[in-house]
Amino acid sequence: MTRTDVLVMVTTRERIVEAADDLFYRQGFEHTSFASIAQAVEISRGNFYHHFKSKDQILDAVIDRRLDNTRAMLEAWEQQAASPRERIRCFVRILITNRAKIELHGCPVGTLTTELAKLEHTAQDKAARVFTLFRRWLTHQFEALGHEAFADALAMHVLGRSQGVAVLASAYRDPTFIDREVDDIERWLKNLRKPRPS
Amino acid sequence: MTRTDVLVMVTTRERIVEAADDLFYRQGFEHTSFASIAQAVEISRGNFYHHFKSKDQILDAVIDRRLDNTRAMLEAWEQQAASPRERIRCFVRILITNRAKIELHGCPVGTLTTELAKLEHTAQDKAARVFTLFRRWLTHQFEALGHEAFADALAMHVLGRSQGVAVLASAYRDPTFIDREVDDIERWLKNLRKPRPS
DNA sequence: GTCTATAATGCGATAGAC
DNA sequence: GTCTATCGCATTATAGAC
Repeated sequence: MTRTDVLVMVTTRERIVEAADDLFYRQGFEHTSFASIAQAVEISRGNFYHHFKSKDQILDAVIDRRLDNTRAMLEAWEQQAASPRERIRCFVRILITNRAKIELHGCPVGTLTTELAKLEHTAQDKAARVFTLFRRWLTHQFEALGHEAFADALAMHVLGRSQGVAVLASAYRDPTFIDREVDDIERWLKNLRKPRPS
Repeated sequence: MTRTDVLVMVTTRERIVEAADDLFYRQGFEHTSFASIAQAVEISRGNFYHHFKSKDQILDAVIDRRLDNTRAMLEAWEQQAASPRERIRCFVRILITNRAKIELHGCPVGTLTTELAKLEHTAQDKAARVFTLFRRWLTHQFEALGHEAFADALAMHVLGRSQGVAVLASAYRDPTFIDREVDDIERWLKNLRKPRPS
């Protein structure tokens, strides 16, 4: 296999994980059956079981995929945005970028961790690690803004507010609410003063 | 039946709805089977079907129960608290009062509407009406504070922040986070200045 | 109102042919 | 790697006796 081939090739396994990721987001983990994933990828159930022996295994692969995608997104923001403040704005504005999906299905991270908590699923902690990627990244940005002492608390604050917006946006399907709250968070961020050195 | 009897009597139907309410909260709607509800109430599945013909029917009854309980709670706050500000504080402090359950299972209202959205269940709008009870009540309080023009936006803001706290509290099981955010919301509420008349 | 027995369906998972 | 066929199980839901 040449190097070019690798770029084009998409394995059946990858197609399964991608379809499962999408279906878990739109329908929920438990509500999504093996049959529906197999149908989406247009393979048989038997073939499916060749790649994944259990539902927990594919959940594990989906979370790994989300961890990878999140890391890539955070790195891209690190490149694109010039200042820590601009980088935090990138995060907040996902609510605008993904508005349509969020109104229909909420936040992929929040809804999955919530569901796994109710199922008392062992993968709950792993799913929460996607949150932790955002949390640590935001913490770094707030540290760069000079808020070393409260950086993690500020990161959790921004993370929490985004989650709240996602929950209510999907409950009411109200786009104006997202705009208002994003504006409010951005105003809050702008008014965050660098603490004077002690 | 005398008046005293009514106070003591609890019908099987009520016991079923109460158990279902609790199980839907802790395990999720779809994950909760008729058998588990019947087991909690200690009746047979057959008896269960005598009271509720379908799973949708019991969900409907559970939401009605939550609507009633919410209305009663809001009325109680209306009596207990002296000022609109104090009343809004009552709402925010549910996060403290119900901390243990929220860390384990999130907010009952938010998690149910989120789940029903993924199932594309017709009861989703009805479940969101519990949110609307809080929303309208908070709107009234902000109006009483003199914020007639932005009362609904302020209500949605408080509602959204509470939801965000609930999601992250259950994802991380971190009680200090709840305390910090509740303090922050109370500080925000305290600093909300009554707009000067135009 | 409460029970047992049972139908009908869909699910996760396995075996084995090609 | 892909398929068909099938098992075992849990679930919703019904029928009918007491």
